[in-house]
Amino acid sequence: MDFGRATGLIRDGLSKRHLVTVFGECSVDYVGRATSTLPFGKRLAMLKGDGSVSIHQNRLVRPTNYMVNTRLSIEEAGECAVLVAKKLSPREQLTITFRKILDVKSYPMEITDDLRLSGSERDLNDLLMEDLSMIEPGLKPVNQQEHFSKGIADIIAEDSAGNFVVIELKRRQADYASVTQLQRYMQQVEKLKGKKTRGILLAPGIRSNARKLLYELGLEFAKLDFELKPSSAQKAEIKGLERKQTTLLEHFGAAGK
Amino acid sequence: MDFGRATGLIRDGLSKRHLVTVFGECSVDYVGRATSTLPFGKRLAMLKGDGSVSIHQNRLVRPTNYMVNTRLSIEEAGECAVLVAKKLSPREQLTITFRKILDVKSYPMEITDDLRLSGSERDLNDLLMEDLSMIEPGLKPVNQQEHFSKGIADIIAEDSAGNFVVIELKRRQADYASVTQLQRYMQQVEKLKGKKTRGILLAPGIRSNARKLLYELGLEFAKLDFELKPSSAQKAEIKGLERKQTTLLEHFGAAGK
DNA sequence: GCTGGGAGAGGCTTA
DNA sequence: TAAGCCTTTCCCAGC
Repeated sequence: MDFGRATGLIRDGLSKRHLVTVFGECSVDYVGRATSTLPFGKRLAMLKGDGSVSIHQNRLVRPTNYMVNTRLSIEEAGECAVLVAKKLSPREQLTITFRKILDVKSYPMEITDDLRLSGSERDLNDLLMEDLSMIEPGLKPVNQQEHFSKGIADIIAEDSAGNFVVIELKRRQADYASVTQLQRYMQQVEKLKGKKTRGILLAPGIRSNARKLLYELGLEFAKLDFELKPSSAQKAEIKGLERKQTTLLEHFGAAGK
Repeated sequence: MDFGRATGLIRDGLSKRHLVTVFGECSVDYVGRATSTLPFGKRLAMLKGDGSVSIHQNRLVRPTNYMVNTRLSIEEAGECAVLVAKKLSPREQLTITFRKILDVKSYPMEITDDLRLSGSERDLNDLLMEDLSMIEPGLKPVNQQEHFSKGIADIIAEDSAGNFVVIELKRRQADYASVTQLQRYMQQVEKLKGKKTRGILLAPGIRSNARKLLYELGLEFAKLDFELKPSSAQKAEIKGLERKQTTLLEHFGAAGK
């Protein structure tokens, strides 16, 4: 495909805010948060109506190069056609140099987003708030997504003994970061309210090292067992909650140490 | 485009491990780590030679739906053509139901990975190891990327007073996770070696709350000023290092508190 | 397989 | 804009 025709098609597609794909032999240079060079090779460039650009190789979901929120331009330069994507703050530039353009497609599409996702942490959070007694009898909600200077606590509750309970919810296996996150909130709540405060990490699982750290810090873990309903039903469902090894003593006792 | 022709093209492209794009009106259902549905609409599906699938709308870099490492099949079913991507462990399924296929493209491409980046953390790490005195006079390397049960410490050094120094390097703004990560390593080294150990977080910047936490924990921060060379030069260059507020006292002193 | 952690993370929400 | 954080994070390296 000759460059004149190709660049014409691309410009037309961009002006209509279509999704434009360009297949060809190109090299790619990125300068911005890092710098990278890609030698000439066959790739598929995807230019979206909102200014997103991505360069795809025939492997992996993630593009080799990409940029959001760009201003796009294409020019013929000697033996090549050069597509430039620019952005300010932070200053970034992606330069795609085509020595051959093999195909250009311009797909008319709305610039919309209508995905309905179920089973996100937000869903689970809402479900839990409806009945905190799933976690522990007598647990009463105090607040949700409460902002502290050191972050945002998922759920704050009060247990039957009148202690505050900070609950950190994870939809997947909890790790070190989850534990330290909970600790930050727990300590801050304790300091702010001046009352004994517990911290419960609620997740489908926890990595063993993270669990050790958790217990060393005097925090608790509760296993969250939830089921993802098929897409027709809009919400996930919490099947049950299981409390395990609520204290450090029990933990190391059970481990036989 | 009639379904017979479309499915034929798709099957042919898949068998050749091309990068195949399918543009059409489709609905998408995902069941796996979450569940999601996408009502009928125009979208571009991208099927890669390694079994990666992604569904793109006309906005954002990230696809609305995706799956890696899938087995793909396409069948005509009544008024629709249904593309199914399956994967075991964890069990996931992506179902793309086309009621119209408007375009199919099959791009012959190698299944390779040829991106070369500069300015990665590893590069900076190597540069720093060449001359730790940039961080502090008299600092001598002990180890690099040392594995501990609690993670991997970027750099371990010894200062002129004979203390161990654990250095955590971040190529971008440091946050809470960076601070707690460093603390984990520092504590573990201290325990393992039984010697007073310092911890230095080395990054181009740090969020103010994270900095507060850092000083509360008795850790140090050093500003790393580095420059990313244009792609022709292969390596980044460290322009300089600036030590600021090395102690909690200085920090709060400077803050006027 | 699990674990730990980087990434040009992307992308969203709220202050 | 910055901070904080979730993500079907993706992806890789080590073990």
